[in-house]
Amino acid sequence: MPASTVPQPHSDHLDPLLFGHDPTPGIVSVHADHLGQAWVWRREGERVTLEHDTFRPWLFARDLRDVEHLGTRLVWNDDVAPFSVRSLRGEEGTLRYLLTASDAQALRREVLRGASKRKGQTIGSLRDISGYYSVGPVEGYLMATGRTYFKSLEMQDTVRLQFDLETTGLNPETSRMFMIAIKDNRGFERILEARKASQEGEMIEALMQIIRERDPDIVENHNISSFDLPFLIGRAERLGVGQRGVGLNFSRPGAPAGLWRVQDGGSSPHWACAGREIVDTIDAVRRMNLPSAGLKAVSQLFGIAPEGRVYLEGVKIAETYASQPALVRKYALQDVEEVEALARRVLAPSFALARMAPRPYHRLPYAGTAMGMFEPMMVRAYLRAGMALPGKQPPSESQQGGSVTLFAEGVLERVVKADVASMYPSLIRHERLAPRSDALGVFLHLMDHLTGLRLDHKAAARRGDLGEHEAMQSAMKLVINSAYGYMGAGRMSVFGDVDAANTVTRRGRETLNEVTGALALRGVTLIEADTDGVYFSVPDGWTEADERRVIAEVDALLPTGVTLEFDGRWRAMLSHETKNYALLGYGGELNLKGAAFTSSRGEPYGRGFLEEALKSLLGGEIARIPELYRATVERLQAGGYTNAEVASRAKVNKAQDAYLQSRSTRQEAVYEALIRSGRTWKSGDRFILYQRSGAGLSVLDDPEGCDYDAPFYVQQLRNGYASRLKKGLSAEGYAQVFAQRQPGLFDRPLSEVRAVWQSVSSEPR
DNA sequence: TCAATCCGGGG
DNA sequence: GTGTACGGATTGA
Repeated sequence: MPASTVPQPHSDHLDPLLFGHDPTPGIVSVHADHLGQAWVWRREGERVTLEHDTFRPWLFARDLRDVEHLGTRLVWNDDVAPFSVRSLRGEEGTLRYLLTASDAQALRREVLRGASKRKGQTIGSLRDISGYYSVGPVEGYLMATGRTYFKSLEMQDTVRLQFDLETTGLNPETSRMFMIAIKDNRGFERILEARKASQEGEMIEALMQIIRERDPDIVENHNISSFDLPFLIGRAERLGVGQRGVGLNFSRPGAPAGLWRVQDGGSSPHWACAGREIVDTIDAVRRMNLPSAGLKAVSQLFGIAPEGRVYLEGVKIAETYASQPALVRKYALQDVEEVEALARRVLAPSFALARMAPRPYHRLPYAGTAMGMFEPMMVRAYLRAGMALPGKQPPSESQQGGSVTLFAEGVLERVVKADVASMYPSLIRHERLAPRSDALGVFLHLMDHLTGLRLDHKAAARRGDLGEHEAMQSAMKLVINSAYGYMGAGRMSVFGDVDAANTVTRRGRETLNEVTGALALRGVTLIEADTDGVYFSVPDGWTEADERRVIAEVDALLPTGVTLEFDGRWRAMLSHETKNYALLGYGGELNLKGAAFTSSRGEPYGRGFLEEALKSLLGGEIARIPELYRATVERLQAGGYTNAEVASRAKVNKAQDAYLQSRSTRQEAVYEALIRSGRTWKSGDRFILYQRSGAGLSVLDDPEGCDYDAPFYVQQLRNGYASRLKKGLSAEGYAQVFAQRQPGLFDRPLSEVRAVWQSVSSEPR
């Protein structure tokens, strides 16, 4: 293990509001319970030690009426009594009492008992009443102590283990595991196999044994929370593997054993155990809004797919294993190798955030940045300062958003994009816009220090030593960018202030108006402005230097701390409607934005046509489009496409009986097609569907055949694809380009059809 | 137009 | 029960 080369700020210099006030280094996991016991695992080199700690569970309250019934059992300013209270600095109406207890569950029960009596109905959760703020035990411990994970540790200092299941299917009720690939970042690699079904239980035991021996701090995989763990647990239950009453024990010794589900409500499940952090690379990847969040796709995108990567289709893996086991072993091992590399890259920001936010690492990849990180840091500061949390927010007007204005539609050339760098954070910092309720000024303190530190890390990353610095700066960016959303979250957030958030957006709109106004005065044609950026077209003959000069001129007019930046240039743009456009780069690359151009289930034939047609339209070769269109129509009619090329994919998430139940109230085309095709299905099945001649929407049985409904697809080509070019042509030009017949003698020559644009008079929305 | 709901991804 | 609300696209009132 290479020694840490990243100069981290010395512990003494860590800002306490940002990193918590306790500099304890090396924490890799924390478990805590409602009785105020905490288990803290700390790593020093290759050694991990477990420390027991205690803390006093706490709860902010607006008043004491719900605990009045405790009488003398509630003691003032005492830290050992079963129930106690201390008052915090703050006015009436704020959460100015800190209730503490030796047993958090007992305290909660008593509060709920009092509240139920007061309200005359059973209150089952503190969430159902106002006037309280509480968190879970681990968060409570971290906030109270000022500790955070990973201080003075880098990701590679921790022991990270990856495991990946290979199974005969997706459902543990009907499928089984036949292979588990395991590796860690200390050089361990292992393939476990269960050729026979009878060996599956032993294979699970072997996995658990390896986890105990390799003793990782962190367990990683791609989609581990929705696939590998539920599947593993499902199989262990069926096979009777695992400890009685505990199930599979992922926890480290010396603390409660087990593996449990966290966060049941609605969203996808996540998992925790004591002493190790279970993290899912898919959570981090989803946050990046890539076209696909799949492991293989993302690995290729990031260039981390190993040399000679084996690709196997999911459904074929089990059958391939029967004939070529070595190939599947290689495949499975490459999976965990890829996950390890991916985790290093995409989980680094969460790892860095764990040093700041009073939350366990495993929560951060899927926690919202505002409620999940910003708020806990603010509450920690108030708890530390003995300050009351704000009470109910005053009613305020509804929240206003950024402005989106379409100035021009159609085809424009020489397109430039300029944007205001980090507009909302800049306005917040330079105009000191903060929640009124933040008496301690923590909000702006965090914004200032995060921004300052981020610039340091960015500079360090640019100097060449990437890795940690890049992770740090992008982690900080996440938190900085969540600040505005946090203020605007209204009643949801303790420090929410819709009026302050509205001031930010209003100043944003004013800034954008200043930018568009100043640009227009400099002779450019505005196309679209959206929140913090603007597309415009520059006059013929302008060079890139001219483009940058005009942006610099406008930038100079803006207030200090607010910067307009050059963000890109393109040969031409088809502006379709707000947030829907196509860009053609100077290198010929096409970039599509918005649902109008990137409809998720676009059929291959139509997608191909649209891309070619757009390239011709934007590249000044309109005369090629009629040819392309007619050729596509003729090919459709002549059966020149296969069924597969006109088909689209569909996934069903309702089980068959579930659909049959809801069918009378709501029919859904895909399920109706399955019923018509005489198919049975279960939840999660995927089908490829197409319009079959004379049969309507049908399941694709014969991909190479061509019994598709040609008139339907010709119609769709016209209405669903060709129509996307409408704004770029005159009505006459459009009719001519997409004529159903060959041009006649008296038609105007196609070479005279020009791309057009027109300005749009629309009110800013 | 807006808010409920669906969905990803895994073999 | 080791927190609450993941976020973008789609759908339907």
